[in-house]
Amino acid sequence: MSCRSGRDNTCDRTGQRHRPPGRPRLPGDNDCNHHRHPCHTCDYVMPSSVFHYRSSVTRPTIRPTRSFEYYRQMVSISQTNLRLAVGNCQSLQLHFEQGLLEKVYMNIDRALIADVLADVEVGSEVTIGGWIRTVRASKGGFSFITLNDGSCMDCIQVVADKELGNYDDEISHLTAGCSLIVCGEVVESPGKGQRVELHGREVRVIGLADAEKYPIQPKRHTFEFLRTQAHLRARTNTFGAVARVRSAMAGLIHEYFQSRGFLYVHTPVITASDCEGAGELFRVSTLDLDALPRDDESNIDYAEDFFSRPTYLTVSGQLEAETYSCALGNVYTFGPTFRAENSNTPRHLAEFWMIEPEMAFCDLQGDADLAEDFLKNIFAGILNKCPADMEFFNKRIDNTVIETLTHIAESPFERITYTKAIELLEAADCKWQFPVSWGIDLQTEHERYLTEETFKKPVIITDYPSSIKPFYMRLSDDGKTVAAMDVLVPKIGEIIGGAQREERLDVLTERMEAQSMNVDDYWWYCDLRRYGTVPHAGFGLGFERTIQFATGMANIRDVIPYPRTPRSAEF
RNA sequence: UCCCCGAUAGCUCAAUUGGUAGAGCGAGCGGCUGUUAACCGCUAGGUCGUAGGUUCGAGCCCUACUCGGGGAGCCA
Repeated sequence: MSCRSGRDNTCDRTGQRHRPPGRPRLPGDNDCNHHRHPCHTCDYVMPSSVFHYRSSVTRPTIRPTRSFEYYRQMVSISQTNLRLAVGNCQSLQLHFEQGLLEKVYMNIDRALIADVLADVEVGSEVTIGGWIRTVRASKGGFSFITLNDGSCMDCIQVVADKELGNYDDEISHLTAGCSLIVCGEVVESPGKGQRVELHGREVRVIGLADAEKYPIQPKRHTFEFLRTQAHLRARTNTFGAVARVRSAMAGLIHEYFQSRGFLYVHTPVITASDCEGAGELFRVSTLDLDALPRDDESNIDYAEDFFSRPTYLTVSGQLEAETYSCALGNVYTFGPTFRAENSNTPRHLAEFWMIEPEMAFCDLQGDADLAEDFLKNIFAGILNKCPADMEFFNKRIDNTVIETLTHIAESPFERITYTKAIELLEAADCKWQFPVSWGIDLQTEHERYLTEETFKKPVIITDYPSSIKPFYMRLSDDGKTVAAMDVLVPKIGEIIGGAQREERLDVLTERMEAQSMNVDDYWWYCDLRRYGTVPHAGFGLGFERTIQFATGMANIRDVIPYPRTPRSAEF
């Protein structure tokens, strides 16, 4: 058997161990590149798409129990895919023997339910794979199976006739959660609620799910319960939709920046600097916590640690992004961020994703302009890219999301200074729990009033007092405020925090010292101001908060696959 | 971390305020059906979050803890 079979890990040619494509290298792996070469028996070259698609994850394997004729029929269903997969091979039989057709069957020849429901013509033959949502079985006639494969919100209805060979043994016992591969004809549906349905010519049961134990029952579940089943919750309508919107939104964000010439910079996850003083940090260490090395004064000896100094998980890539911005112009980061704060709210995570653009030769106005244009693009884009999922959120989660996103995309954000905001709050007919006066940090109640009551749309507040903002924000000529801006949106509150950076070395070091920081630790950051300094600005956008806002999902733990929060890191 | 609320069947909840546990959904079996949150009947399923305490008696009252939710702070 060839090393390309995927079952035999030893190459019959080189004798080396063959690491399946996609699986990370493990100790003992000695990669064989044989599979990249033309097949020595038939000159076949495996298309790269096949390799990319192969997953290392163990999954059910369809044994080639069918006749060769059967596979040829299967393959004839989609000639395009056949050509892609089989290329210039001389003999289908040969590849069948080598297990290749099995791969075709498992990897490429599967149609997506989204495509079948939307595009595929009545009368076509397709093969789909998915997980059962509901079954309505009949002892007499046939069963209706609704199947979902995650490609879209909707399920396809599979009609399984009792004439099928495995009807009594298998199909009549199917329950929610079972996985199937179904091959059949797309027919017009006489029932309501769908354009087409699939008449199963073969319904192959791949994996069973014990109905007594399977947690995702065909009924309404609370999000609290589904959080305890995070490994299975993607099989529900809501979390499938969240996953699709999240992915689409990540794509939109990259598209936005890439199409405007922003460079994607990968800033480090492990950092030695507590860059903004932005809250508690997670420590990164290889020291033995039960036997910490001590120096002469019995302090912990970090010289013994992996990096020979205290290190942490990043709370922001901003400072590093600034360095690249001051060389390459416009850059952005998009990566994980970690905060060890003991925050227990529906808007906080210990591990979340943040987008941080940074622009050289840019001031606060340019920064705010980008923030507004960016949000409008993303929100308009997601309505355009995920209409069915957004429809679902609007119908089942929050019936204002589509209206709100449309409104945001079309109308300008409100822009006011901090000073003006304070005036508005002081004049408001409200009893504040936290009294309002110039110099205070705005509280949630104040932010919500401005964005939900006064303006009823996103508000950009600029020019905050320097005393409540970090050292790197540019000091204004009045000496009292800094060139900071926050974008506030209804319900979520602060979704973006940004600023024009202090580009004057003397002012910067003065402010660092005023905040009791050790300037020497930031020598490289100060170098930017020492050598060819330039006005620059940027902001940070919470990815999960953006998804929350776009979907209407109330709890941030439900818009990330595996939320990390205090006392909670299951899965 | 602070304040408030909650934890009862696989899930969502109820139990007349201290008298020994019930419904819907889900599941199993049977019936019916081009059905689509299908429908009808029957059946199974619970050390009432954990540990103490009060009481003749605790799901219910008290204390502590654990977990979950909401609000606040910190922030994105």
